[in-house]
Amino acid sequence: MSRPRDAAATKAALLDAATKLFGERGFDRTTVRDIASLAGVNQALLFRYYGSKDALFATVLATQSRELLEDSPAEHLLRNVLLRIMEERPRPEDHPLYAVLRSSHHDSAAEVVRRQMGEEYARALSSLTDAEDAELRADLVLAWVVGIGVLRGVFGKQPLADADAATVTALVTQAASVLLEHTRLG
Amino acid sequence: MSRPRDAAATKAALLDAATKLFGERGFDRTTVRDIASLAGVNQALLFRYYGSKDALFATVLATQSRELLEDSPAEHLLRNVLLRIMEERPRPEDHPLYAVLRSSHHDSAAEVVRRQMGEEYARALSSLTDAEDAELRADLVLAWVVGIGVLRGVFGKQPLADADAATVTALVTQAASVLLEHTRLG
DNA sequence: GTCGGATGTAAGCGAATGCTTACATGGGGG
DNA sequence: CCCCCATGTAAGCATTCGCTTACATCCGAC
Repeated sequence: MSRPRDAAATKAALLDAATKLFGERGFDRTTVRDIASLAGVNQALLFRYYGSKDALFATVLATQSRELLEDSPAEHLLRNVLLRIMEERPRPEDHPLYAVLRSSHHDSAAEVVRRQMGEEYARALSSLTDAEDAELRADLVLAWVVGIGVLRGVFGKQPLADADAATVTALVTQAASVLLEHTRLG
Repeated sequence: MSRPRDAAATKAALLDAATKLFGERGFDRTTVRDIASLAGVNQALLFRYYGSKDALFATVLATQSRELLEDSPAEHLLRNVLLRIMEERPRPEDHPLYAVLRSSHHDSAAEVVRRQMGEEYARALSSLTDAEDAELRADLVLAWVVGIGVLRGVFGKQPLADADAATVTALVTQAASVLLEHTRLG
C-alpha cells in the first residue's frame, strides 16, 4: 500500500523530478514549482528537504556524479559513455552531462561539482596514455564526448543526431586512439 | 564630436552590448536592463529598435553567423577555428559559439540560425573527405570543436583551458585527420 | 521661427520566480 | 486515549523580469 506520509519517499521523488527536469531544461528554465508538481508534492517541501533550488541542483549533480564511472573500467570508459549517449534514443537527457551542459552556472556548489565531474572523467581517461601531456589529451577526448552530446541533444544536428551508435563509437574511438594509446615502443 | 541623438549608433551599441552579454552569460541570465545599461541607453529603446529580447538575440546570432567562414578555406577551417578559440585568451567569449552554447534551449528564430550555423561548418568540413559517411564525420569534428569550446569557456577545465593553442591544434588536427583525409587509394 | 516627427527618458504594470510563514493533519509512543 | 511532532498544505511576500505607456527634448524642413 502507498504511504502518504513518508519523508524519505518525498525526498526521493523530489530528487527524481529535479534530475529529470534539470536534464531536460537546464537550471534556469526549471522552476521549483515544476519540480514539486512533477514529484506530486507541495513546493514548500523542496525547501524543507533541500534548503534551496541551488542546493537541490548540487545534490542532483553530486548523486549522478557518484554513480558514474562505477561500471566502466578506464579502457572501456570512452566506448561505454559514447554508446550510452548515442543509444538512449528516447531519453538521452537522462545523462548527467545534459544537466550540466544546459546550466552555465557560476556561483553555488554546482560549480565545484561540475568541475569535479569533469575531473573524474579526465583522470580515468588520462591513465590510458603515457604521453607527457596525458591530461591534456584526456581533456580533449572528454571535450569530444561533451561536444557530441551537445550536437545531439541541444542542437539536434543531423546526421549525427540519428546516426548509428556503433558507427559513431567506432569512428571516435578510432580517431581518439591516436591521442590515448600507449607508446608502442614501451 | 559625439552625436547624442543618433538612432543608428544607438542600435549598434545595443547590438554590441547584447553580443557581449549573451556570449558571456547566455540568453536567460542576460537581462534587457543589463544590455541597455552596458550600451548606455534607455531600455525602452531596445524594444523600439529590436521588438523583443528574442528578436535581438536572433539578430546577434544572424549577424555573427554571417561573418563566419568568410576568411577560411575548408582545408584550414578546423585549424583556424581551433586557433581562434584557443588563442583569444582574454575574450574568447566573443566567438559566436559561446552565445549559442550558453543558450541551449529556446524556440524562436534563434533555433533556425543556430542550426544553420552548424550546417555551414559541417558542410565545409565534409568536403574534406570522400568517405561515404562524410557528413557524419564532419559532424563529429564539429562536435569536437564545440566540446573544446565548452570545456574551456563554460567549465574552465584545466589543463585544457590554459593549454598552448598550437599544441591543442596539432593534437586535434592530427586525430581528426583520421576521419577527414581523402582515401589514399583514390 | 516654429512645427512635427524622430529620438530619448521615467515610471510602472502584470506575471513569474525563489522562498517563507502560518496553519492543518495524521500516526505512533506514553 | 491522547498528545505531540513529523509531515504536508495554502497563501502570500519581495523581487525581478520582459515589456508598455506617457511624456520630454532635440533637430531639420519650410
